[in-house]
Amino acid sequence: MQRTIKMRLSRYFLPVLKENPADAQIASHRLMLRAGMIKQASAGIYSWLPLGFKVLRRIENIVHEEQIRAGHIPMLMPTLQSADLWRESGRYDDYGEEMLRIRDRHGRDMLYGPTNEELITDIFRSHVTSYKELPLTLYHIQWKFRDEIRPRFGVMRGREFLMKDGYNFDLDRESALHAYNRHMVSYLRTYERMGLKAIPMRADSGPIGGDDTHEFLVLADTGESEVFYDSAILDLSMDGRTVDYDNRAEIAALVQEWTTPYARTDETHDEAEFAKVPEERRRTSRAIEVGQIFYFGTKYSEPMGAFVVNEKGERVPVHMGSHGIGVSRLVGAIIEASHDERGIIWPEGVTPFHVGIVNLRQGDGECDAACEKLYGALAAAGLEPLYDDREERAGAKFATMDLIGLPWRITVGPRGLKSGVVELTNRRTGESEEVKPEDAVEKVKEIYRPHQEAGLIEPMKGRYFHTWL
RNA sequence: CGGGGCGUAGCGCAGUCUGGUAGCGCGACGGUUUUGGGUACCGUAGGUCGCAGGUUCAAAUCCUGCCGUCCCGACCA
Repeated sequence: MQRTIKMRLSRYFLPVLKENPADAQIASHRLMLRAGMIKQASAGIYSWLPLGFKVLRRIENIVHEEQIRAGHIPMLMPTLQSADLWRESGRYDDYGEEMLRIRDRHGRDMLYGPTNEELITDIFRSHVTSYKELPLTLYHIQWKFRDEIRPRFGVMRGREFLMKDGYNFDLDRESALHAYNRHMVSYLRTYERMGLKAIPMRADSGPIGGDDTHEFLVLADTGESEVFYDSAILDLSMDGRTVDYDNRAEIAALVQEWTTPYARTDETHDEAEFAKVPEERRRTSRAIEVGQIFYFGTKYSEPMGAFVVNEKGERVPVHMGSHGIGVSRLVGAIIEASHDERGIIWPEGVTPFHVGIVNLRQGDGECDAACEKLYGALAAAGLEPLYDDREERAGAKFATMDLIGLPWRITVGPRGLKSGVVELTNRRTGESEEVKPEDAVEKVKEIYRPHQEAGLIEPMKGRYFHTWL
């Protein structure tokens, strides 16, 4: 049933660079260029080459899985929007130069969407009129464009970026706050599956507006935000907990747990509050923002006429929130959080290939056969290996594998095969062990089992890409 | 948007000050060699020197304008 297309490095497109590109200043940007993941098209705009595209899709996929798990509904809105809707909300003028404005052949004002509140509200008001259709949370993962004054740091601050943005519609404040909480919990699960420690921090709402908002931040020296937190929050973990997203009390308790320790960005930082944290637990750091959730009540529903009739027959504006995850930025953030001087170290949850197979004596009958057999066994287990079958020396093959960051490597050479073993190496620790080929396969299967199970939602069972959409 | 830097072969750079046949390293390609951490050697191909004007017998080099791009700062998923 499952057809396997063997991924041989000799037939793949992986333009790795031996030298550091001059333009790339931070690790993630440099490594993404060197590992052949992206190519700059213009300032802040990138092509995603096969390896980068694969990681992007893995991340996107986890986001989808966790959103669907939380009961949110995927859809897709266009990148180009009509200016009329934005005039209605009053943001056409507010947004300023950051919005890329375009005029079509009929002279109509269009724009490349920097976000989608207006569009989703328009969809909602056209089709939803009764409280009985609530609660509703719709989301999509789509390219956005913000004409940043100064794009930088590769995909971390691109002008074009891929973002998951979701919008909840609820009858009242309480329901909307449950939606807010539900998003926080689903986000925590999402980041954890990517091998990231992302801390929810009380933040400033910016131009989107609203009262309640949290940003999710990944600690990293190259981050653009300054953050202050109680180190106790680092001990918290979702630890793969399954949650009942309909259980308001359970979700609220989780949010309580994660928002109790002090954690704020510089925008909302309060020295007096911070001083109450025991001194040895007070931390300040740089961090990368990888998501944000908002509750903004009726800010858009009122001016744009998104009303429903409640059980008393009254027309009331719906309570809304919006929530975003920077999908393309996450690729950079994960690398910032996980690399060494040799290259990237992918967390198992997002790695483009699960394991690299390095053939040290290409053309040697025994080595070739052993590699093929390993590939077959791993693929049969639903894993994607990358087989380095190039006519290269060992050093070159190892250097490539280290650079592109596959977390596990199986090395096959004549020396080991003589005693019936291959080498299984952990990219992160550098530790190797000599094991029989079948044991290496078993071990790798075991490592990835939790990640495979985490993704098992009925509509997409056994698939990697979001083909259920 | 203020300040600074850089555009020369696919990548990294020298050459520009002081104008005179466009170079080096890596990579690519063809060989030989080597084979458990980017091997060594021989050979080959590859450039409107960002673009447009100007000065000059002669411009990568000097002058003017433009474009692109990176960094620092203020703003942002």
